Amino acid sequence: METSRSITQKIENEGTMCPSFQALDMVMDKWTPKVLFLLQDGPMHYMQLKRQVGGSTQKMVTQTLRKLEKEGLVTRTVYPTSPPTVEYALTPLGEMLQSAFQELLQWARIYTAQFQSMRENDSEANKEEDFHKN
Amino acid sequence: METSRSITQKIENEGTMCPSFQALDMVMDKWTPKVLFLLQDGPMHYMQLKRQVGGSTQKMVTQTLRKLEKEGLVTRTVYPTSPPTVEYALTPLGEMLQSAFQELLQWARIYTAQFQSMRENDSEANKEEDFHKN
DNA sequence: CAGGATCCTGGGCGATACTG
DNA sequence: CAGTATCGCCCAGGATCCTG
Repeated sequence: METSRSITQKIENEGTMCPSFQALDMVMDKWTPKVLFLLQDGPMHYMQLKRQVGGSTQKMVTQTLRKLEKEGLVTRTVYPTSPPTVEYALTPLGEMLQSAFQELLQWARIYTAQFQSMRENDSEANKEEDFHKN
Repeated sequence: METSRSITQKIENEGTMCPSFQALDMVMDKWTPKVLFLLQDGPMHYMQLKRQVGGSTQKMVTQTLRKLEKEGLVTRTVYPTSPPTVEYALTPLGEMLQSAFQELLQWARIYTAQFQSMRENDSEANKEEDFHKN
């Protein structure tokens, strides 16, 4: 280990040492997972995306898509039709990221299931509710 | 705002999307991945954690740990020694989450490698131009 | 050593209006 | 339809000081 270096402790090793976490931060914003998730089934128009992403605004959807495009994770294809049409699709790199997020999603389902069963165990343990299998 | 328009918003993956992404948002903050990553090799003291997480502050580390504890992803064990000692460790659920993040990390490494090779060898015929300056 | 309490700022994010 | 531009809120997150 290194000794105490400088008082200001400017962290330069973080920037150079862990580029993976940097890349991870790039992609950990609020809407990226949802956009990737929606695009996994194939290309989508902007409107479809905006509608199905749900709970977001036009600004955030566009911003997220632009960022993903710049990062090389989605492609943006403009069709010069009478009403402008833009299609977004995952790149191979984007598909890989989507797969990784899929793991997180899988965990989230398990986690949610755990806590739901925890909350409802004391009132009616054997309630005949619809247990959503996801 | 929920107007009459949003009723038509039928999300086919409704069951999977909403609660899962909520749980995902819970865990998508800045320092959670790094803390989980550090804890994967075994329990750690607060100080070790704070030091090795690098680039964060005491507040954020503590805050992240407290949140993870509340979510049932880490355990907090206090040893009543002469100087107080606190050990943090992953719960099984936390380990699962860590594994999921591992996938993201794996992707991040590939992603980083891609862009490094892109910069070294930018003779990419397929790419149009226009990479900066919009 | 572990972490609580505060103050403060940047920017993530939402809402609205306008364009081609 | 597919954005861009602008304003402003709000809070995640950083810095600093203090305690047991």
